[in-house]
Amino acid sequence: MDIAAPSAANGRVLAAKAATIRDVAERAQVSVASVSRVLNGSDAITETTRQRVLDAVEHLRYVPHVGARSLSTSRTDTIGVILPDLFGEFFSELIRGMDLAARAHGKHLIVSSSHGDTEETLAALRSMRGRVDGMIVLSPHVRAANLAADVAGRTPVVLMNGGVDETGRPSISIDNHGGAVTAVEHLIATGRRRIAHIRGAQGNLEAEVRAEGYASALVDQDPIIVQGDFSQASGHRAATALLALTERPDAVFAANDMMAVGALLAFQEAGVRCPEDIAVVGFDDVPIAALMRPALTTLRVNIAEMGRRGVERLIGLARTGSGADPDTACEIVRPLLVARQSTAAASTAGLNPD
Amino acid sequence: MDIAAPSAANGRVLAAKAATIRDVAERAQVSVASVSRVLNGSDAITETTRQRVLDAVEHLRYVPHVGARSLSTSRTDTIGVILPDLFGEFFSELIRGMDLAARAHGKHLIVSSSHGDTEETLAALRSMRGRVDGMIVLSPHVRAANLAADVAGRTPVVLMNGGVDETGRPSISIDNHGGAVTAVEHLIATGRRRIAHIRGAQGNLEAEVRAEGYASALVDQDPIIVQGDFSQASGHRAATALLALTERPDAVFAANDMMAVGALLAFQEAGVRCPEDIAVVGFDDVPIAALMRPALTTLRVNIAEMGRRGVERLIGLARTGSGADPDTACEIVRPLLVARQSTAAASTAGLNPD
DNA sequence: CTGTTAGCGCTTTCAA
DNA sequence: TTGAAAGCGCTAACAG
Repeated sequence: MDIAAPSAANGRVLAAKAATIRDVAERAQVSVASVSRVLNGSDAITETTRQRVLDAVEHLRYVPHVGARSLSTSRTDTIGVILPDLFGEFFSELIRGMDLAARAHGKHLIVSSSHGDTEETLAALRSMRGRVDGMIVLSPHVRAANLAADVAGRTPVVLMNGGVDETGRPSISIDNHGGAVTAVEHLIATGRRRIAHIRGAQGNLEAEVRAEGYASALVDQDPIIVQGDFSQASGHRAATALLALTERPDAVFAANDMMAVGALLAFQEAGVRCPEDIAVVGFDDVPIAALMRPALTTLRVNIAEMGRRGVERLIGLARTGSGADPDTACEIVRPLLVARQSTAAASTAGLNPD
Repeated sequence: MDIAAPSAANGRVLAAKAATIRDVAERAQVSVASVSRVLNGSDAITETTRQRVLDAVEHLRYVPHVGARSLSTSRTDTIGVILPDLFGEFFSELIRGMDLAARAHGKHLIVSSSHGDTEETLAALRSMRGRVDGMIVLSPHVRAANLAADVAGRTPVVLMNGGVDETGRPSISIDNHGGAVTAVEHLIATGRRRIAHIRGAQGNLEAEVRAEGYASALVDQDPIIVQGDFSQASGHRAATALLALTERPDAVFAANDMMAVGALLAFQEAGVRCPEDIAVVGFDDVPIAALMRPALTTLRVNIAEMGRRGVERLIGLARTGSGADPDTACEIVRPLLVARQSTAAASTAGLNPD
């Protein structure tokens, strides 16, 4: 069988329009089905055919049309990630982990960041519907997280909202309560007796849970809580307020590292020594934590790992058709205490013997 | 005209399969063409029709199939972003800026991060081909950047490789040379006379250009260059090496902030005072820079703005069919000197009078 | 092992 | 203003 009709398209590799699977089939003298098979590594194909196809692909610089493929397979091989307005290290680590996992499964990541409020988050979610096989939604706002799962419709969703999940939806979250308890227990173990807490933003789920954890771990003392908003500046203000108390605390647990840093600087400026006069613990273990002087004791969360898990989880959901095993609905990541100078024991040297 | 055949599909909103444009048309008693028109805000449509369609969409929770749309329009409304292994703040700021711009144009962002070498970068690029209308490629490797543009084929590409573009390809880059010159001039202006440079990773374009800038700005002195790799640890090592010199420098320009931080810590440990004995300048203005004691003088780049410009640029290219205006092929972003304590003048107090 | 062919869901002329 | 119908490029079921 000769070439039926060596269409004019042949040889016009440099033409304006992209080659299609049909062009490849024609050039390789095989059917489009065979081309498809080779490209999808399916079944058994003669080595000869395979080579012919690959050569043609090469020559024509053929790139499959993803839309068309998605149309026939009803998959997009894409995962959507919806993020709130995240700061530096957290953001990049998270994406790094997610990207790693996604790539390992041949998936792509489509991200939408900087969503402040619930409305924005939902809008982003809506605009992603249909482009992705599943989504990972990070939202510190209680309401948003659950609404998100609704808006998503049939698209599987994994929540990473930092709170324990009451609705039984698939989610991954940090053990904020446990972390806070660990922080307070560490302070108590190192001899502190009057521990204050600088809490995170009002209405933020993680802030809430950390504050609860703090309060629940106290012994022989009432909670001393100052409002912050996770910013360094708010930590500075809060610390200043604490120094003004008639009975000064001898330790501070800040709901995140940036506020702890702010507090540290405030203490330095006020001539209050850390850790001698007052100990400080943060949360997150951002890079600055180790660089501060005194180096900051904090709770480390493996963010990249969390991102990786999120993706694995989602892919699992998508495969099993969204029917999550209720037992493992909410996966918890435990933070690790990293003890540094800022909580060195008040020691036996008679400091703050209280 | 009555309902021709109220197909069984009607009312089965909760069925397993997603609604198609046909379902909507049927329910709204109009043609699919009209539905399409309403959804794309095109032409003129009777208000009645429009409402009927919107109602149907609502009822059926209809979400257009992106793949199908892409198949007929041959657009994806998606921009690909290929990133090297970026650290914290830079990464998130960049994505923030890009996302903002993309959203403003109704585009989505698909990212692929953590690509160390050229091969990985190209692989990522290849896997994105066909899924995107254009790509933004960040790569510090000279070779990769240009290869990328080739591999991309007809897909428009904007390069952000940190080097001046010799090939006339559309690109956006930081004025690394100018920044380095600014740094050195600032040191000279504040009375330093023996300025050393801790350079960035071998083979990294930005490292190269900053080192050149440094050398070119020196007056009455030969270059003193120590190799680093952009990591804090390498900065520490380099600084230690500098202290071992018989003729110690009285200032150090590090190719990035992390190395400057490492150097600062090394000096502290060695009992060398900054800025009294030695001044330090970094590059990037990462958040830590302002938090160090002494706070680090550095060159600030508006990363988010750079990301935004990249996207705007790409969208422009895609519209005009990739024919870039050669005059504006390479857009330069100038860094801004932020003077802090680490370069406070050696003053008239007789310190390091040389 | 390979080819034929029927859709996948949407946009877009072309007519009416 | 609206509808009918022809693809867009690919996959997968079915025949051979």
